[in-house]
Amino acid sequence: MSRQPTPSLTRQAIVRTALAMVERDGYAAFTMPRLGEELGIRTASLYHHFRDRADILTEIARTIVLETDVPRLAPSTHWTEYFVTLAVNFRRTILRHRNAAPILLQFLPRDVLTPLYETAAEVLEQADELAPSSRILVLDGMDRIGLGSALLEAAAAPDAHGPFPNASPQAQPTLTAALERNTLDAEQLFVESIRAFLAGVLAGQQARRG
Amino acid sequence: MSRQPTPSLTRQAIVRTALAMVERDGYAAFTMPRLGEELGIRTASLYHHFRDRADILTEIARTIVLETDVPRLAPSTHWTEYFVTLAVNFRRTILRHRNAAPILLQFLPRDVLTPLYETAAEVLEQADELAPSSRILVLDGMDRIGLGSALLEAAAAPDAHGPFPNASPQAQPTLTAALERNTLDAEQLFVESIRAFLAGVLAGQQARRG
DNA sequence: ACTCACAGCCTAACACTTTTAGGTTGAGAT
DNA sequence: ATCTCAACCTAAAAGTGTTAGGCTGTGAGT
Repeated sequence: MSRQPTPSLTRQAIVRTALAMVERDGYAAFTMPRLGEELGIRTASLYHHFRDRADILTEIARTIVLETDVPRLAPSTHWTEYFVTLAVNFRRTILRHRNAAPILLQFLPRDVLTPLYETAAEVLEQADELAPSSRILVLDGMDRIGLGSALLEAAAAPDAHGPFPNASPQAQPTLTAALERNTLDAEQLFVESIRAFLAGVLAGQQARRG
Repeated sequence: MSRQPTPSLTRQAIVRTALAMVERDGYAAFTMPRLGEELGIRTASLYHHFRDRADILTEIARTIVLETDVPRLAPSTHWTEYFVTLAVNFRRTILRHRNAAPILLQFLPRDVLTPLYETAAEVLEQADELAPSSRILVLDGMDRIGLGSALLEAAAAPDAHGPFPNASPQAQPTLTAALERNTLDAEQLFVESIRAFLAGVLAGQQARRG
């Protein structure tokens, strides 16, 4: 009928609802008519707040990523643990919004994370343990491993709590045997792979530093 | 009008055309009418070959992944280089089909890769350098890092040939400085991060082995 | 107090999507 | 000579994103 006294339908509120829809019903169920319905609004009215559908999806992606809290580096902790914590926080955030994984891959503007990596670069500089020529290797690796592998994990079946859930003892005996020897859950595997990566970079670098 | 003498329109042929469309015009441009047009067929006829749109996309994903060639392990090479080569091959395959990255994330059936990881598990077993309890750490890590980070890279802007292309010297001085010290290109960074990961796992493991 | 711009919704319509139901045709087996 | 059925077809339903343009009441400016 009329205009709300206070603009109850801010961009942020719409994005929140949209994100809730995606989480509840999956990415495919997110459509403009449904979003309008959920908000008690006609479909076309959404275009007053957003340029197009992609605009909403971009905002969803940004919202999710910015939800991650960036750890403060306690003076006593080693810098590698800073990166481990950061990566774990990212992983948890992404897994909290499993169904939005495709949105992140397609619509996340890369510059959202640039300030974060500036901070990370500063951490590396202050720690002064790593040759400057290897810093990008760490930063780029953390980006790809942290984000990329979390996205892949999120896109997998939600009920699979371990890796390789469809390995069959008949067809994949060696893999199955390996799985039986494994004691780590998904998050622990993630953490250990980050640690291994960082340790590996450090080891390769110390040789060249002397 | 009529049926083709030889069934020129096999599932495989349709998928090939579909994949070519995605590569040429992007994922968003892939629609059933356009695919039909490209094949000289009516839209509805596609449903004779595929259950639905997702069925085609799944087949596209499978086709891409299976295009990757799995290296044979030469007796002289260290097992870690087997994994490096495997990961690089995956990365190249995915980057060759950049526009299909979202399809891979959403539609790739996880069990396509299970036989591959059985082979990888056998390589690990035969090398016998790694504690059995760490094998899943390597296999799972290779999966997530290799696939996940390649996907993330593919989804990024195609013209950015280095990492962090939008770091500005004013806003991100430390990151920019790090970028200037870096000498590796995208693929070299990828390779080095894989090597670092594997070296890190091995180092952490040798301590426990004695 | 009166105007006036315009934020925030609306209806209507367009072009396009995926998908289902059911019809035609001709190749190859019985 | 007939029958089956793969491989196409037409037609239509139901839903999608998006644009154009119309109301209406709030709040700022005179």
